[in-house]
Amino acid sequence: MLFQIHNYFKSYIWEFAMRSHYCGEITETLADQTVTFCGWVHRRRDHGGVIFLDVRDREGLVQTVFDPDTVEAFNTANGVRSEYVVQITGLVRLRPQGATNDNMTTGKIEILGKEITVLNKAATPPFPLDDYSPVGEDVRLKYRYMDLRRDEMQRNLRFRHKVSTQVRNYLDQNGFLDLETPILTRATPEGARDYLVPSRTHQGSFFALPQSPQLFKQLLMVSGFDRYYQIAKCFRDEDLRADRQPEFTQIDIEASFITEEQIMSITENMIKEIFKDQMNVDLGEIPHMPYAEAMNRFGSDKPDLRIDMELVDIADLLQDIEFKVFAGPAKDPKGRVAALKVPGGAKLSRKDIDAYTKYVSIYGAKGLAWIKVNELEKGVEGLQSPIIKFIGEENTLKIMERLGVENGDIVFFGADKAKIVNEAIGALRIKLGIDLELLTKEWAPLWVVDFPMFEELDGGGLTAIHHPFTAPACSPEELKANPATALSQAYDLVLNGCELGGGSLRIHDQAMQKTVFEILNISEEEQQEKFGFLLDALQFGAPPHGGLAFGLDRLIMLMVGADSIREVIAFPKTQSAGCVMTDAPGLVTTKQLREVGVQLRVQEKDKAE
RNA sequence: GGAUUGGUAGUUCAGUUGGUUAGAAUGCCGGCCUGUCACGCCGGAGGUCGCGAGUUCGAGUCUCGUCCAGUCCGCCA
Repeated sequence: MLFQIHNYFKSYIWEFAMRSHYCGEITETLADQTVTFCGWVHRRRDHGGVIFLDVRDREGLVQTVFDPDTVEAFNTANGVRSEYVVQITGLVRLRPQGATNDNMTTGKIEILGKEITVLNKAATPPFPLDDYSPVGEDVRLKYRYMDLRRDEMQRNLRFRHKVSTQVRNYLDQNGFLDLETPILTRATPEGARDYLVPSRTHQGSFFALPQSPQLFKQLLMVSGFDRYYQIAKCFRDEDLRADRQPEFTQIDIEASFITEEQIMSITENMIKEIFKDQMNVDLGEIPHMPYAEAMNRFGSDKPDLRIDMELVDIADLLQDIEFKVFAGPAKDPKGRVAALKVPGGAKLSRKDIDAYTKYVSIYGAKGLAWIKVNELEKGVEGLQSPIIKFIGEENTLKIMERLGVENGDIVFFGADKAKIVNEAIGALRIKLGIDLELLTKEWAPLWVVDFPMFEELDGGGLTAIHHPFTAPACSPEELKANPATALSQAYDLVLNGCELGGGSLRIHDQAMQKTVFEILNISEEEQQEKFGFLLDALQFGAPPHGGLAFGLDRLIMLMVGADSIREVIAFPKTQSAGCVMTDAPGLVTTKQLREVGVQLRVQEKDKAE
């Protein structure tokens, strides 16, 4: 009866099933019953006169015993090896006293094997599937289907399923419709490089895979669906990181007739319910922090609030000193001089400090000045530093007072362009927080709000911080008058220093949209060419609307404590955006290329060299 | 595009100053074993030291190039 099939995982047995139970659900409540189960041979222990097989399926592990009395089954069990696929029928019985295994949910019982059928043999696994052996990631990825059999991966992907199911239920209950949008589309105005697909029927033209469903979800608002969501694949052809894959999954959300506070409240509640139900974690009220404050206090637009340290401005104390390394940035309107007090950091060795100096140089910092606080009560005498003589004793003591240092602290200094100081000292703050175990809590979520509309390009022009459809928090006239300082109605949800999601209210008004394009210096031709359809749509009664998107992979990664999203994606790509299992991307035939009107340059290059 | 770490048995790793036949653990194969549960004991097989040049009497080891994988910077609203 098909309508009952959703119950199959709760031991619902239907007539033609190959098993009566999953391995992992056979417990003492089934004692003295005959069961049939299927699975993989996890381990075989042969004691000559008795053979133990641990059989594994999705739900867990169960021990089966084969006795020489049951000759046929015993002989078959004698021949099976790791990862053979077997079907076993046997009697559930309580284990003898002293032979129970508390580490197994099925550890109080065992199966006395009566019949065993080898459903499939297996070659020797390329790597052990237990929890004890570390295996290189490239080997795991090459045999990913084996890797996914491992308990850890089974748990990660099941957890992912639980979360995405709760997302669907939550959004459904709140009136959001699951609507699909195209994968074959055209290049969207986001900043990333597009994945391209040549068109056979329009030779010379290309589809682009969506970097996100951004424009389509806005159009669905124009269409009056009011509330939309989608768990959507997104594609960006940029270099990878531990938390970045070329294809990734977003929980994409958009709603009409809604305020910034409302959309944040609805989605915040969703995240909180997920943490509560899946992990029994109460995230509490999620604080809001303006972008400017985040940059000032933490040097980052996605601060990790598990760490209590903050950047403290000291430029005002150092403007008039001789020492140009500090005085220069202190007087530069685009410069910044910041100090970071590290509790207990005085124990750092010269070698440690050198390593941190090298670390901040990655971010463009030219050096890393420091002061160790040994005995504060002795004044400057109690401080240890190569730079006190340059900034002066009086200034040093003022800085120490401002920072509220205590004995045993170390203070690091950054002085440069504000961008470099923020990135370098911001990154140092996190590294020190982790290295010195200064995390004060396990979960630290926050909303970062009041983002600027634009940021300055190196060349001098302006570019959108989110995307060009983000609504500003002011009128078109005000925006035009002060574009560099205008704020947007955009918001990011940050968890433990990781950007989980972000969104904005969108522009639904033509005059405003025109102003933004003008400021961004996007010509009318370019507007029409790239997203004329959206501008058209805005003419036909676009409702006020806005939304946001969460990175599902990152959310799961944080929740399961993985350090890469590859651990929560069934078939991820390697750092060079390839797949070592399928060998994708692969070559195609000349015929296929001709059909889509594409001629390769690489072959010519190969010949020339 | 750049910085950096790694690539040696199926797997995880060791390999000294460049020097005899490249080792260990585990897995695999064979044998023994009736209460193990990462079973145990005995024996055996298993290597393109990523690939290609070079230096050298001699290279796993040194040099250069290259490929692959990881982390990061740039990049990714």
